[in-house]
Amino acid sequence: MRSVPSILHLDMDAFFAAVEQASKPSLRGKPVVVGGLGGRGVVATASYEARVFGVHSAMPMAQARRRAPNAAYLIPRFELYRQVSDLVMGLLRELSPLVEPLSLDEAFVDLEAGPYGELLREGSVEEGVELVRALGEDLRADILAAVGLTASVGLSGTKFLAKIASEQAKPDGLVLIEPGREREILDPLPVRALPGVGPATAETLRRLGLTQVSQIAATPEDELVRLLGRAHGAGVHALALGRDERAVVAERDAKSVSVEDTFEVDLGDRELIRAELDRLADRCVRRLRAAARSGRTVVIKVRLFDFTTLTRSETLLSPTDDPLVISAIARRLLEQVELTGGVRLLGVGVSGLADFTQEDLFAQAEREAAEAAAAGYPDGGSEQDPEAAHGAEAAYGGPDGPRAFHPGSSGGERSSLPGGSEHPGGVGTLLTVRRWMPGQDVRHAELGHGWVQGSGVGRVTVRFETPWGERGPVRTFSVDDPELEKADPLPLVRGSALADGTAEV
DNA sequence: TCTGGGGTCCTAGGACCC
DNA sequence: TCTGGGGTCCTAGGACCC
Repeated sequence: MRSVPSILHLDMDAFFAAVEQASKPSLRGKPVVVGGLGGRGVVATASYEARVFGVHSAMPMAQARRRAPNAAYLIPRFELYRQVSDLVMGLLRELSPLVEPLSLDEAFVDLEAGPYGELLREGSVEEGVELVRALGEDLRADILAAVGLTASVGLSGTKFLAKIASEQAKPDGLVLIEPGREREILDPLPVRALPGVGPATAETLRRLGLTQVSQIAATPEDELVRLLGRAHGAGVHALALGRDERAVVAERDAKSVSVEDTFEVDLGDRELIRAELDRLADRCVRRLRAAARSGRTVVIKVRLFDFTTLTRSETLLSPTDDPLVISAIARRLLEQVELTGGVRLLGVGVSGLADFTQEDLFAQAEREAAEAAAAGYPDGGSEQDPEAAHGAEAAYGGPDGPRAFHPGSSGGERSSLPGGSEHPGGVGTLLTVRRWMPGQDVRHAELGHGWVQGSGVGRVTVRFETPWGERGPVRTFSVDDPELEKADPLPLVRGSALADGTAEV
């Protein structure tokens, strides 16, 4: 382990919720919960005010609403979070080229690989400690200035300890674990603090009376290996001793691309399930192509009514990004699954990614078979025309456009069939033309920028305010008021670089 | 009104090959 | 004229992370 605590871990505080509060002045200081708002949604992030009520990440939204009925419940606005994240990551890269993002709101930085590396290596440990502490505090100040959000920073000589440190720093703080103090920090922690120890492993360890990191550290490695398996046992043991040689790695290539949907109501009709699978395959391919990748293994995921989850996969001889090939394989894999009782979730993924597509004979044959099926051969009475499915999607502005399930949707929304491409009992009946989702940005012809507070019974309530203004007034409209339209998010800090990225769409 | 979505890594068994 | 052994790929499932 290095002598100067020059590995930095940054963690934005309650990121999604904090962005929403920065964005919506009326929500500052109030409980805010961001996540899926449907009947089967879960909490992505709760603001600190909402956590007081016991609301936390991954909690079912219904439970959150019971605990904090007066909180603001908002859908996530990922485009905005990504833009804010890009600005923050940019600040990190000024400290070092070795930046390893873990998610939109979290990253490791190796300060020794940056412009201050020289100083850190040459100076005394004491000077190094003071330098990295100053860099961490400056970073927090820069982030606040650039995007108006607080972040917590951990500093230590290993990734693991830096992450422990940022956890202890939360919210809005900085903790530096000095060399030599590792054991006193680690020993009292619960085993769950070790990365890789989740509910299942913690339970296994608890049955043996191991609940604290100090106890793991005192357990022989081979016993942990016997208990948890080769890699896991050895890994947990090393971390408990504070040993962590993992380097900060920038730019990791994705190894798979996947999309999945949980349905508001379980799907029973096979034809409908096939249509949804086609939509997912299509979305998956779009993501694949946007990343300029192709893949050899197609995998489908099916979660049944009782939450049992299974996967089926098939590997091609060479990579593909052909939607017809991927759809055809996905459908074939689906045929191997017993769907009785209803389907809760469907997913389509591609792994074994390569940068380039190579058309080979096998993929070619697959494509021809798919085209033959699409052309509607006689035995295809139960086959869905993939082009028709794609067409229905395009008619609604793509797969990420608003849609809801007829049976599960609440009152006040208008559903309609897709013009010209409806399938009997198929995707058409599932699409909702227009739906105002709480949290979404809107623009009113006269009143300007605002956001949807709520919608129902043919009405939509909008609060008109901007990130850099005062708390604004609320007005209610008919859901199809022509003066009201969707809008792009506004930058959190006026005049920040964010404005550039939000002008499109 | 229980339990999202997008990932990563590991394990284990069978096929296949040398 | 009994069953080798090791490496690699594929498939399925599970744990974990944010």
